[in-house]
Amino acid sequence: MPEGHTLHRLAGELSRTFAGRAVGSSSPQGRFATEAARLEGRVLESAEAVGKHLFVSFADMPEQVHVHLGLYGSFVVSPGTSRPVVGQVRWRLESEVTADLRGPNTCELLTPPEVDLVHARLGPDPLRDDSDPDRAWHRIHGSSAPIAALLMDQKVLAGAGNVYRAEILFRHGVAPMTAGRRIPRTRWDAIWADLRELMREGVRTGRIDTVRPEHGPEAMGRAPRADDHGGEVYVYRREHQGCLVCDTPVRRREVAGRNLFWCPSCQQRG
DNA sequence: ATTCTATGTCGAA
DNA sequence: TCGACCTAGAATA
Repeated sequence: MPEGHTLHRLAGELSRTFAGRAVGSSSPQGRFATEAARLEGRVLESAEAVGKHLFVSFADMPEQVHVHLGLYGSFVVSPGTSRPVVGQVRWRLESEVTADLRGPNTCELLTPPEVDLVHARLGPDPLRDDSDPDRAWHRIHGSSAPIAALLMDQKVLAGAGNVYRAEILFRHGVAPMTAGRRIPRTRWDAIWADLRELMREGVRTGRIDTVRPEHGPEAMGRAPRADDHGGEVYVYRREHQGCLVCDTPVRRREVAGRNLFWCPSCQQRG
């Protein structure tokens, strides 16, 4: 399930798998049929992620495929070709292996100016080396909106989603409803640096693990077992289990349209 | 069989 | 702020 790390991991996987090869391209479901047919037999050049957006480019073709997985989209690479189609497959890429895209929010062919427009509406992405965290800082520092809302705003910061926002706020002890302008610069610098590392780890492992070693299962005398979202976390969706560190009941509240989780005891500073 | 939920975003009211 | 939308698996009846 997709936050920015999923898309960067996917971009890497698609590049390693398909770049430099002629690909089969189809839309079993039909909703990307015309575009998929135009791509059939072309050489895939690269796959790149910006925030939660994926761009796939082909040799000798200015347009790029723009994919956004939305809440439940997936793009899964499996061995072999001519595999049976299971369920709704919007776009299938084949070349020795098969990559099936299902349930995307967006799958479209964009001209270069249209691609630029997508890039332009995104804030800095902690997973990209060309990102400037100052751009996010200025937005945050000038805003009265809660930091928990700003971290989810893709114009402010591209790539973090509901799990990373809850967990990064926990890791820095920040009360989620603190106004952006009350966040000290030093705190923001630490949050950005931490997000970079956490999300890089997410790209590497394909899951979101945010728990520091000193709070890990062995250190806390718990049985090591991953939660159903695929990693271990401090507060995300733990309202019935309590804070991983102090066991205080985790609070839940909708902020920026999504369920925010936090520990009122561990998270009290700005 | 049905309803619900999910790591997301957009546009209309 | 709300509903719509993309899909699949889990939860509920």
